[in-house]
Amino acid sequence: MALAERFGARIVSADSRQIYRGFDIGTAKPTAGERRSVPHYGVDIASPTERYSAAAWAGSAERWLAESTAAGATPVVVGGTGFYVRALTEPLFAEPELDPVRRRALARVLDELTTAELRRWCERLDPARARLGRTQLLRAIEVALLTGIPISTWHTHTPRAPGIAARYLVVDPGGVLQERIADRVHAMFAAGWPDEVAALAAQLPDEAPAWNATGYSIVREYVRGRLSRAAAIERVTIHTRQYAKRQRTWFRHQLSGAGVTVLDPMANDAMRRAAAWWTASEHEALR
RNA sequence: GGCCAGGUAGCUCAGUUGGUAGAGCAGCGGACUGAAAAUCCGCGUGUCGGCGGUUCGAUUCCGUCCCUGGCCA
Repeated sequence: MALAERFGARIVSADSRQIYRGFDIGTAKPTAGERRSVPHYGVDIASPTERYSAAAWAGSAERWLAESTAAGATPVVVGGTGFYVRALTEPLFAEPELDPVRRRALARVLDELTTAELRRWCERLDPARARLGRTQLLRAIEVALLTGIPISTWHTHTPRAPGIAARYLVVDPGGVLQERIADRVHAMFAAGWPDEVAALAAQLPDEAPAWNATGYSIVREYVRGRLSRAAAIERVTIHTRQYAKRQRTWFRHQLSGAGVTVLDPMANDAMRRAAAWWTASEHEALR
């Protein structure tokens, strides 16, 4: 934020939860003030009941980047969701049109199956993907059935479109992250997170996609009286740590190695080093 | 002080009719091409409370001590 303000940049939020309107406190959304001093793209762009996607995000992000550049402001992609960022720098394969009607009909059938059953299906349709999680299994089965070609074949036979060149700054405070997470969860509760959740729960179905933002369903349990405040805080903290751990693993392995700079925000010269990184990578920056 | 129930993995517990033990959670590692703050996969040596005794062999049986909870004084 400080850097963006200093250099007159704009922020493109690559965050799969900050897209949802109304989910503010628990997703640590930038405040109205912050958004006034630095323009943000990608925040509050979807209804909580909408299923969003990396591809949809990447498509929009390209427009935001162009718009920002046209306005003479360096765009910085900031975020959370590594998969989204990568969909921009190393685009997803070009999917052929899928008939929405058949797609919905298939989804209805597949949703009824257990993960083990989906895995058995995938074993036959696209064995290379059968070891992955439920979400990936659904996707693999859908593509195999609707296009007649397994998704792993699509991947190897359709080269990725050229993406946007980027330099990454990975900010990782190391060991103190644990305490910082605990502090942040307490602060969110103190800031009225439960009230926000109570209001959302009153108007949204429990299955709305936005609910799977870390902690939201736990706070919903608390608001409904099924969990003590202390237990809710503890569980949210644990979930957040687990998420952070997954994120680290993802960045460690999934980001193409070139151009990744790791920064410890707790170091005294962190600001200076971040600024140095910034000037060095001006006009193609990413985080 | 007496009686009862417990003391087993970081936590909550299971189990061994005596052959040195295993689940869930946590933790750690990993996967990830249109749901990704999601979805999955892998990883379990711990004086089985301490000390003695019986036994070829004790975490398991016996004695004793310590600790925790409950009830009674």
